[in-house]
Amino acid sequence: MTLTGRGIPHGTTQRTTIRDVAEQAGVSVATVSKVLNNRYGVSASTAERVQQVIDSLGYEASLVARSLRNQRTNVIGILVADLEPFSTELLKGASRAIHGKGYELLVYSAGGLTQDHVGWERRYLSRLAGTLVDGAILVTPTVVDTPSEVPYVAVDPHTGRPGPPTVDSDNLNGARLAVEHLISLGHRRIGMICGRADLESARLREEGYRLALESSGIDVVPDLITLGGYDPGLAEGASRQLLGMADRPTAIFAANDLMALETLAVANELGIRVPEDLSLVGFDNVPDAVMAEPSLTTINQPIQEMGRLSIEILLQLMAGEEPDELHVTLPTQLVVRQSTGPANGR
Amino acid sequence: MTLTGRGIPHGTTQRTTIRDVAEQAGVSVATVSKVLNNRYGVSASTAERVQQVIDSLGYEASLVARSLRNQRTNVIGILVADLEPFSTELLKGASRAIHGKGYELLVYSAGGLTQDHVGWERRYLSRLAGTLVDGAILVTPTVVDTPSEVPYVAVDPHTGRPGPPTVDSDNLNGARLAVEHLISLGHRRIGMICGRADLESARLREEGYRLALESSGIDVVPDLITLGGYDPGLAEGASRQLLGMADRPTAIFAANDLMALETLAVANELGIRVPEDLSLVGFDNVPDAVMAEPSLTTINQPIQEMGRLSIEILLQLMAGEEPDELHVTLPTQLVVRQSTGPANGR
DNA sequence: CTGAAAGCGCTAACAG
DNA sequence: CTGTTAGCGCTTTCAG
Repeated sequence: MTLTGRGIPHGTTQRTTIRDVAEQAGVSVATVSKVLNNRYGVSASTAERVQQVIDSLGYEASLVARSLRNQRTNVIGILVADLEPFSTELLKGASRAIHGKGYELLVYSAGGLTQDHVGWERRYLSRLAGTLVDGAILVTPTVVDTPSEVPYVAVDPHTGRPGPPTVDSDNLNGARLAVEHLISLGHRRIGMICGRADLESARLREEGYRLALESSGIDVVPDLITLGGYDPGLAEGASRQLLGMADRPTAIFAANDLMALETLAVANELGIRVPEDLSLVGFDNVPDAVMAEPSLTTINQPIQEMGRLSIEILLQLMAGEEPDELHVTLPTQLVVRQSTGPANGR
Repeated sequence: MTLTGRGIPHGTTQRTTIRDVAEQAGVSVATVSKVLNNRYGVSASTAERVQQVIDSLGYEASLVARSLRNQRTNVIGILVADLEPFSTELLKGASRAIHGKGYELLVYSAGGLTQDHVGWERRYLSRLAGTLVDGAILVTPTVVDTPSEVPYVAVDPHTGRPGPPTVDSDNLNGARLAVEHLISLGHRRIGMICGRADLESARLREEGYRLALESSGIDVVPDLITLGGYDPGLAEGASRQLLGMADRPTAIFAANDLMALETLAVANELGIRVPEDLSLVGFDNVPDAVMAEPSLTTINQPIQEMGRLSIEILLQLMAGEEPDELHVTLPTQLVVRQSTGPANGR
């Protein structure tokens, strides 16, 4: 098939390959390769001539072809289900940690089509591992028991030990703090919007909710516990369900900020004032939580730090060292903002 | 070289290839490939047997090998110099725009080592284009006149037309609004920390600063204009320089939020109160600006929308269509928060 | 010092 | 329906 077949858009040209360089320099591709990689065995004059052609053509070796040949690529992969506030915060931390280490970062996003396909991370990992990346960080993977061709670290995984090294935060205690905060404000009817059933973090946040209620002697009402899947779309339905109840809750704890913000939007739409009529607590403390109106009370998770740590552990793994810690859990804190207030006797 | 050579860390295994599958299923690699890609010409029974081996081995075709063979990869590349607030906000918008389009997103970060290497985006683009990605978005590229093997869109580029389609925001007017705001508060001695000299956005923001001053009849003082390169590290020096002056400015306009926040940190350290002793305006309105204490007055740029739009234009390009608009400039607005206040007669 | 040749993992013609 | 073969762009022995 020739290029003529496809519509060639806007300044698109044929790829320049090592062969083009070789021909134009009047040498073999092997020689060009040697120049490219600073290998010995090329005379200075030849090297210079080849280099000139390379420069004039603006040639750059294809990452793909090179990766296929070499076992090392100097690229670290970060596999995410989607580029949302949590994962992008993590990226910032990872990026800072990688500076000066001589690695490049390759973020691969499933483009949000992971809801149906459990195990995306395993498939993505095998797609990239061994050929494109030397190591990887899996963000919120649902399956991590797979052996892999490269070392990897799981952030906020489905389940902990045994398996690869993991980094997460204290979800149980965080959720507890959130709900205790609501209780201390006088709330008794507290709804919950849960996270993705396949993630350990979601399970722990729900457990924290239950524990907080129980230790205050408040009954856990099944109807007040809804499914949000960490997904704004699902959370919308869940919040409508909660807020549409005859005896609706005076407070809601959402398992992440995105869902809490969605709940806020629904409340606004229904004319329910936050925090006067409804108190709202999220989880994560993503930047968007602060930008909301009113700003969101939430549980802080040191997301960037989690990114930094993951890289650190991964680099140790890749160096063949045993990491200092295999499973790190970072602390969480309550951040009180404007979305929570006293229960006003409803 | 065999695998024995490298330290095999923590559960690392040899890569499973199509050959392994073929051997175990007792067929040729061609047949496996056909099954993999749902091609005709495989009997149902063979297909099933092969599929079973694929499943049991957890085999997934290498993206690299596949990309090398095929011209289409269904992957869109986003090339960024670094994963900082601006680029990650952009990613969120791009990610949302790509949902359901059948493409995957591949973000390639130079890992911050771009300061010295101008033209990183051109090199990265040729590394990936044609083999790994079908199209690309270049974020803050310094050179965009390169013809490429795939269509691409430049966000906040070095320079506009002619060249590839571009997406940016109204930098000139934004900067003007920022400085006019300061002037309206009574400030006359207004410092500026400029952006990266190789970016058009930085030039326009400086020009907006000058224009605002001039149209209010305020002299432009060269000493008050410093270089920050959009980089917190450089901005630290710049702000120290400004704040260390005997007759230091009563207000500073930083060409992006990151530098403004750095200036805030320096001011804190020097015991200069914001906004009482110093007013501060940034640019971008990244989430971090709201989280600062005091929260940062800044110029809003619709970053996520820029990401969305870039994807949209790119998809049109890739479909061989002429985009509706080749160069889009989105509006900017002043967002007044707590870091600016009246000049108190110094 | 240089180039021919093999092969990384995969797909697509083309024979059989 | 199945396998053999060539080749994507590159690196690396290994002869010359």
